[in-house]
Amino acid sequence: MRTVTIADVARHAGVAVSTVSYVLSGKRAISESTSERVMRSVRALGYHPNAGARALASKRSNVIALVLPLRAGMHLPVLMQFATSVVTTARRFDHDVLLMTADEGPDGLRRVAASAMVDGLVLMDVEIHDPRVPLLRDLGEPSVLIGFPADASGLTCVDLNFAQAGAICAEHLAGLGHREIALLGAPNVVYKRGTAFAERVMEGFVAAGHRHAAGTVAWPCEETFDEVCATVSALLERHPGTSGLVVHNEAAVGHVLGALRVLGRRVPQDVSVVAICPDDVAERASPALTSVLIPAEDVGAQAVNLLMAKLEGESVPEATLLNPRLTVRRSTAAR
Amino acid sequence: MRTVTIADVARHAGVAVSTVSYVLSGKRAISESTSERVMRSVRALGYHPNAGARALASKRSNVIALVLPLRAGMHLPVLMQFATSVVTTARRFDHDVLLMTADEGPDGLRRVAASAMVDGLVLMDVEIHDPRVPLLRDLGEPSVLIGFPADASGLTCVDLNFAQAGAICAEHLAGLGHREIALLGAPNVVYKRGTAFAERVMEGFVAAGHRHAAGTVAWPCEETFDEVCATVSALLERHPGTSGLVVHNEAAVGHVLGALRVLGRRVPQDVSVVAICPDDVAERASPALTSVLIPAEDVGAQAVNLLMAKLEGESVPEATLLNPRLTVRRSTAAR
DNA sequence: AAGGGTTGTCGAAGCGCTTCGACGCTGTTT
DNA sequence: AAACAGCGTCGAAGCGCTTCGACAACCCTT
Repeated sequence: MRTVTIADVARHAGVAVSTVSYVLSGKRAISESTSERVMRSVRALGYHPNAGARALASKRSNVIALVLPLRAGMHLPVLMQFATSVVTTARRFDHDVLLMTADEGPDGLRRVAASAMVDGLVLMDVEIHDPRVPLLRDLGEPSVLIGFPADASGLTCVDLNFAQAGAICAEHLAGLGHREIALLGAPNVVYKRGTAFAERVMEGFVAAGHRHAAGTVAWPCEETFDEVCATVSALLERHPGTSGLVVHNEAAVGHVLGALRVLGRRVPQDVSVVAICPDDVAERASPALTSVLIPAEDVGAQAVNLLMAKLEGESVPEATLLNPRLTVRRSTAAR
Repeated sequence: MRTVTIADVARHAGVAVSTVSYVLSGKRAISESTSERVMRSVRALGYHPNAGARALASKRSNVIALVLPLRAGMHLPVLMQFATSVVTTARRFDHDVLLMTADEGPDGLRRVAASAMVDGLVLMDVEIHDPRVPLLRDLGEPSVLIGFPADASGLTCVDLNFAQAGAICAEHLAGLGHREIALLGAPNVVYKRGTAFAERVMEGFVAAGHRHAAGTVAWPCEETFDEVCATVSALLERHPGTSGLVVHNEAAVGHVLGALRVLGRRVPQDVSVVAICPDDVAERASPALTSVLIPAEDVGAQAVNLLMAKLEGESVPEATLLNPRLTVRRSTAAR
């Protein structure tokens, strides 16, 4: 069963090859009747254009690259959500997605760009001093970053508005009457690495606390149960008036509840808890946690939308921030 | 800056286009001196073959498809590990990876196959009655499945040896002298869905228990803290002699430890616990859990190895089972 | 009735690569 | 000395598609 080519379709429909091409691309006006005859032949023969030939002739591959971060051991479940939403959205624009890891280094990006495999790039989980960024600049390939590097000028970046995520948590707790609130963040190493989002959450949290006249503290938090226990009890000892707790650490959130249980603090009667985490984690906890969601799907979809706009030659904003959403559950209560 | 073509390289090196091609592919003998001159030109000009043209002429795209399951809400962190190991291994064979979700349905697979975008397929997380399998059969595209469908004949499948994972846990506990052991598995819905691996773990666990004269029970286990608590306490009530517990549920593993703490059972003095989960989850728990690892990297890599062998026309085994590995930590002790 | 737009279709020229057959060498065999 | 076999290289023919210019055929204007 030989593969069906555009010539087969043309012959079957009794038209020229170019006519078939124009019917399919819509780049020239074709009469209703011809167009329909061609489409019938396309379906009858089960024709699918050869991607290589198309790319060669049109200089467009209809493929975008999705570049994962180099950092190993990053198995954030959200990454998978990003990825699937990127794929789904790209398909909506009739594009496919080439998956790359950054551990090929600059050469990898150079390779896919130079070989015309892809029309553009989406880089996930960009860090403040991301080595991929300078490369990207002189590659001149259309691209969108998820995350913000230190110098974002001339680039197109999308991200969750992390500062607002921190702020929303503080405001929710302050609104319930809590006057001393605390944030438990990522492990120390994350701040050291310069992962922007972690710091932004803290800043937003602290700023919003000040605005609402609530006392704030923000501590990093390791991820083993024992360390979480120690951190929580030290925190409550140092700041005994703390009645609101924000946890921005997906791995630790379960442990925090365990620690409070061990320390004899009831949630939400003694301490209200807000988590910044996926909904399923929040719902599995006991009590179910009031939480701020990271809208991974939206971020991925928006990144692709922007990239497609760039491919069409439209100009797009340099920065796009997506707003987080707070869901109230059973772990927060008025003081 | 026009893109560099093979003709540019040929001119620069003073040879014919075909000679450059043969140097690069190694498909005909080329003298050492010519070969070196060509390679120098390739580097000097920064030449990268145009992927589309190459695919068109050679009928090989050097791209494989990685197909994710349709099932949404599948947030197994291991999936990302699979994916990255597939990409890394594919690159080792000079192939790239096209990421697809199965929610395009059969047409999606048909499309990439018919358009010659990919040379072969890797399907992740295949279920017992996976709708993608019959399609795959008549597509006739080289493929490898991760997971086992009910009828695997004529296919190539790779997976973790889940039965052995269950067995290893039972043997470890029996070896420590535990005579009544229990398995807490996935939520009920998973067994209903016919996800093979969950059942296999149970079977392996039960069989090994029998072999070692230990009493076994296996219960499904939901994932919220409250339900885990209820399940664990019901289990211990119904089988008071239980001194060994295997948890095959990544989301619940933390809650199980919390539940035991609440119920006043010490780990490992009163109950030994083994988890089937990634190492980082096991290490974060308190006490650190003896665990059986799902070697996601190996599975992905092996899948690609097999696919590449098939693309070379070699014949490969229909079934490949990878062995799990038990790591002893602080949560298991002799009875 | 002649000119001038539109509209719909066609033919052919590539796009950059691989691969096949051809051919001039040099070296070996008769 | 003729015949032959490799070896190393070249030229040219595609691969299946897009796109450009050409050109009938038609409908309006003058």
